[in-house]
Amino acid sequence: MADRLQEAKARQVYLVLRDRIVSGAVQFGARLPNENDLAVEHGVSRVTIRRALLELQREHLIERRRSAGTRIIYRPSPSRMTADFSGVLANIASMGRSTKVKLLSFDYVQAGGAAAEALGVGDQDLLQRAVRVRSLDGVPFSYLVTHVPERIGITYKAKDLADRPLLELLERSGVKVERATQRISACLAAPEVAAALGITTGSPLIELVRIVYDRDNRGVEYLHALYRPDRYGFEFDMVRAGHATKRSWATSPPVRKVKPNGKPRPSAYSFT
Amino acid sequence: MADRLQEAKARQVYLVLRDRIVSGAVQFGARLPNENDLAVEHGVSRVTIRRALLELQREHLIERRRSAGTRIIYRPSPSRMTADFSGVLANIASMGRSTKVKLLSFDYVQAGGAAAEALGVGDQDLLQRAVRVRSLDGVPFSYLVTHVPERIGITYKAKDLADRPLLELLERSGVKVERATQRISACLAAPEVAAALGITTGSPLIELVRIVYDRDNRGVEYLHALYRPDRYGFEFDMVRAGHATKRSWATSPPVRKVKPNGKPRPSAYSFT
DNA sequence: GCACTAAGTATCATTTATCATACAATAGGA
DNA sequence: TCCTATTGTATGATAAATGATACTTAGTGC
Repeated sequence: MADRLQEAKARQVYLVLRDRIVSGAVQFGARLPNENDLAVEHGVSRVTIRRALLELQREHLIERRRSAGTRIIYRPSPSRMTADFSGVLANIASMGRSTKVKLLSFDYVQAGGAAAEALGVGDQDLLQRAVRVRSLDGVPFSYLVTHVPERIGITYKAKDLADRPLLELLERSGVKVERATQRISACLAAPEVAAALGITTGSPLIELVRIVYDRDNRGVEYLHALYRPDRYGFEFDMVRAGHATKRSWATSPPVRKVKPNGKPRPSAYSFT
Repeated sequence: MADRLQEAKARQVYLVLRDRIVSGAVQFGARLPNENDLAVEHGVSRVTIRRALLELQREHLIERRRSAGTRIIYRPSPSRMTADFSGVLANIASMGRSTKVKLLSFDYVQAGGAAAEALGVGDQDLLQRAVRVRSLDGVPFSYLVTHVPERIGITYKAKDLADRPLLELLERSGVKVERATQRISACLAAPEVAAALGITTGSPLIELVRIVYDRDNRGVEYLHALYRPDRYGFEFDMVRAGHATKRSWATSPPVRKVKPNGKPRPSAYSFT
């Protein structure tokens, strides 16, 4: 997806409108406000709005006709994936589809920054840093940067990372994974990430930071994950618990359906 | 965090460098190449590089000294607000801080779009639509759009929405809130939202869509919430459960601390 | 102290983006 | 058929971004 639109304001408008469209905020067939109204709304001139609209048209997201206005002709792709909060994708196996991982980089770096702090290692230590992109049916949806303390990282090879979930590698290496903390946020796609995920620089991404601890409360994995929101989302159900003023939400127990006589799922490891 | 940098090329460089810094590719204390080298590397002039560096400096990610060069001084996140997955803010009461709600709009609109579909109402029905902004200590952090079926909406007044959580109003009106589904994603700030949250159009936002159902499985509230990621985030702990290949994650039971002899928290309603 | 390095400051030319404006063309409805 | 709404086209003015260049200032290390 070439980032053709160089003009800063036009590009900004383009990104906002496109986000509304692909996120489903405005649906197929809906009409956009006319160019003048958009210009007022965004505080730019009509010419600039047109630049943005032309780009959307070029990408077949909208259709424009004189006197008839501008309509959405984009239909959201049916293959939008969802994961529960633990990162387990829904229906992955049952839909007969497969995810693939591409290892973009794999090296050992001097500890520092958020990863080092989270893992509780000093400046002298080394961390294994791996960057991976996961795709479903050839379509990339997540960009993953992991840091693992060197002593653990050396127990597996780069190639393993392309084949197996990191968490599985850790446990296979004898790490007693006990708990994790997660934080979900949002950020913009930087050029490098954008290129890897096939999106435009400046697109919104879901950001997940997960720190995994072992039985001794030592950090064993620092995961920084970025997801395309049009391909991936976190979904979960909650039930109302308690009484009166003490009422609160509780998570719905995870639905782990296994066919009565069927095999259990191949793996409960999460597809980050 | 206002994205001030408008200049396209400078911004591009800025994004690349920032990504390197926050992703841990270059660590705390490390030195960046000098301005001339960066200029060559990125194929732009030194002036443009400076723009990018100035912005990074403004955000306290780097420190620049004559003859000494440019160093990374970024340290992992200072305290942002966090909520668990149910939207309950941590430490809100204990920190002696207060959230305030401003009601931006309140009206009844013809059903249509995602809200209508989620609530299972037809085109002829009316929905109550309310737009609110919640602030902590005067600083806005969330933009909330709620749709509620008319029959329920009429049981309370606009003013109530500025005082009490919507969920509480619903239950006070006799609605038997039973469960909810949530989806977390990311999107870009449109001008209206950006203005209300005090950020720049095109900034990334955390997006939450919650559909609340009553005991009879009817949709009673459709919440579309947008959060500033620099002020708010979703955080949750998980524990590893199960054995061998059947291992998976489970949510950590919510920590509901109540001082031994103290009162329970004022309210367990979520601060969305 | 001296040479060197790298950031700080200044200026002006050039290119690019944006705006304001006007008018043309087309479709749809009254 | 005429009126209106909306996109399509064109153009010149203005503002903003970028670049090229030169020079200054403050640390660094010998």
